[in-house]
Amino acid sequence: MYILKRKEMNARRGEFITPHGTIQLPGFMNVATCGAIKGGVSAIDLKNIKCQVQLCNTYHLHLRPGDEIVKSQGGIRKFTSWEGPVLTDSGGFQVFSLSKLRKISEEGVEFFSHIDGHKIFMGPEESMKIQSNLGSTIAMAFDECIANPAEYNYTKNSCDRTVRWLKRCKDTIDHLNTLETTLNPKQMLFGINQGSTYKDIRIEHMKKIREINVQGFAIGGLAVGETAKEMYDTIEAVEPYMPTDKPRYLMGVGTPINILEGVARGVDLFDCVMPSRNARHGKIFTWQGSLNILNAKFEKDNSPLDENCNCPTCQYHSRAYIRHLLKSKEILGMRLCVIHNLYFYNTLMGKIRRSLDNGNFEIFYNQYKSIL
RNA sequence: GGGAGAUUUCCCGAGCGGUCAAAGGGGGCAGACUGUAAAUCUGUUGCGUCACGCUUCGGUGGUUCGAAUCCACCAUCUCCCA
Repeated sequence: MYILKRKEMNARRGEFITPHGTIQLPGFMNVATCGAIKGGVSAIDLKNIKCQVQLCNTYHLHLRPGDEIVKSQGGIRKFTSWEGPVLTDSGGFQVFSLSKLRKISEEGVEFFSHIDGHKIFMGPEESMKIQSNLGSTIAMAFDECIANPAEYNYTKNSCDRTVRWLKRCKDTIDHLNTLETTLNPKQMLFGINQGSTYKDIRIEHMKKIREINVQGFAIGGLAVGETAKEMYDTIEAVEPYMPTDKPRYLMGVGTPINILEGVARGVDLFDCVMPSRNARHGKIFTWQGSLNILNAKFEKDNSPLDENCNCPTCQYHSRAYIRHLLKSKEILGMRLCVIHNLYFYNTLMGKIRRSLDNGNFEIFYNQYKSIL
């Protein structure tokens, strides 16, 4: 259940109550594709980085270890020892990112395993079944994430199919939730809006999917090569057609500034690989802007990654040490950077929430949009 | 004491007369990364007044229009025979 507590500009301060805990919104979901945040971060660390929600992937966990295995271990939450809410992505993005080897039909998508090359078929029913086995808090609809740029007619047809797929997802999850063997009878479903950067298609699609009774809506298919302005314009175009009493999730986005701009346009939830991937590659987010800790100028720098950060990494370790670890390919280097960057993202969301609580989001927005 | 082979740009290592400032790794320097096939990928790595010029392939001479590449001697290292 979504509760809107405050609103300023278009930004929404809300709460999303789930059977696995309440998510404070706006919020960021920490990406743990294969059931672990890459870089050696386990559930032991999640509280320390202020994680609210973990995001795991249907496709990856289906391939390995297998969703039946995860189910046998009590579901993805017990399996990973993370007690909070988990959102599972449907595999729709993998159809897009593994696009070299795929065949899309009304039924679903045929593509090839990136692990051993075997043929896989996934459609709405398959994705829902897997997500049900994973027992996540929120399941995402199986969609087609359309590549950018996309032809108008292709986009339109794809979106029409995505509406039909959402209906099938809804029917399937409703059925699965009634089964006695289900891990999570209250598993929720989010629909996904597509339409590339065509505003009319986006709006039409949104109008159709909002007719289906799901618990939240996502904007997908953005940050796939279009400019930031196109992305913001697209969000602004669809946002008025999104239900106000349900959370809005901008999938796969983004940079700190993307997130701030998203919040300002009425988005509640985000997820992105960027804080963890960039951390592994030495790109560190700080309240003074980003830096590359691998740069020679940090060789003898004994200050923390960010003077103004309270994360575990910044409490204990210096830039010089972390640079050395990363250079030496020590796992600890990546782990410390990932912890810092995720703490930064989760703290950014906390600051945004506090500014909304205090009624000074606009001030916060204007202050931070130049430094993030 | 005699014989064989080696010595290449920061390191390893290719090159065996011109197309060589010299392949490929590594290391260094810098950049990218947006629902993670990503501990990955890209650029760069002799010097300068940088679409041109200069100085490099153990050292010194030599052969040649032209040498990292051929010859002589020297230095250092490795192996084999005494």
